[in-house]
Amino acid sequence: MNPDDALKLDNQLCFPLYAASREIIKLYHEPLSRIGLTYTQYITMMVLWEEKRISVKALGNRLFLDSGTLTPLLKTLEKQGFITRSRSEEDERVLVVELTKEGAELKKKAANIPMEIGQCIRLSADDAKELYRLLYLILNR
Amino acid sequence: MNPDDALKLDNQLCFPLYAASREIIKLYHEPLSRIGLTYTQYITMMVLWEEKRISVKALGNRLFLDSGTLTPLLKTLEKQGFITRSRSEEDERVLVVELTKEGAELKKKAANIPMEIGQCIRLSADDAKELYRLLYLILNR
DNA sequence: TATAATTAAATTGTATCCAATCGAATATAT
DNA sequence: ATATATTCGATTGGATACAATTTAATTATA
Repeated sequence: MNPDDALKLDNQLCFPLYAASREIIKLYHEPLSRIGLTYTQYITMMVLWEEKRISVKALGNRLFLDSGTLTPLLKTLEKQGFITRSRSEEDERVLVVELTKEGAELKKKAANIPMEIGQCIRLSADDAKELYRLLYLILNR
Repeated sequence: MNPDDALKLDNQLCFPLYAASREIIKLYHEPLSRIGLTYTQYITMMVLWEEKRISVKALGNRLFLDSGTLTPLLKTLEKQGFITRSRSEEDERVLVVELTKEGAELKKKAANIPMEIGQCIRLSADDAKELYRLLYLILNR
């Protein structure tokens, strides 16, 4: 590659990653707004639907987000009644997030969203699998 | 797939896209801060290093961003002296962004950044090419 | 054990992102 | 030509992201 070409947008790998991520998140806007969640709140709930109970630290590790993002987001989810926030008794530094009954029930309303989005993306199963592999190659670097 | 599994974080395609994008953008923070740019400002400048002169609309199409994001960002770049903003004479609705001399010179300072980041990502050339293909498959849907 | 180091969240400040709306300029249709 | 529709950018408001700092709790160490 011509050294000058390295600074062309079309030769970047990060840019299509960044743009594609935002484009897909936009697809989530409509279905998620119907159940009162943003995308970041949605992936947070997704972890809680699996774990029921998790520390902010562990949640941050799962989502690649820190307390600066999670603290206000979790306060909102608490206000909406989907989770509770309480300090661990063994270690007062740790804040434990737990799913409420309403939070658990929200999962039913979200059940058809993955399929709905999947239909918009239109990647072959093979391509999707390959993309998945490459992305986790980056994330687990 | 078990219908219940569709709502597991690890089965999402968007999540690793979103997370990987942010992880890589974090890598840019240090080298970009040395030349006084954020990542979004950097990709904006990248388009201008290619085009010299472009409307906000066309810039938005290239970057998949709208005026809500670009207007304040371009005002900042203008304040920094890297670009000028002026209305088109043929069509007063159109705002034309142009590179200044300082903006053009900034490219030299950015010259080694792509290589620096490339070393951190560590994908084989084949994997990078394949990832690139799949991402543009999504973006051009 | 007293002190230093580490850890987990919270806070602060800055910069996005984007949906929704608005106002001005231009294009189109009758 | 004039009313209507469209287009472009700006604005507003709400929700992230994240670097950097702070606070409180726990752990490690001299």
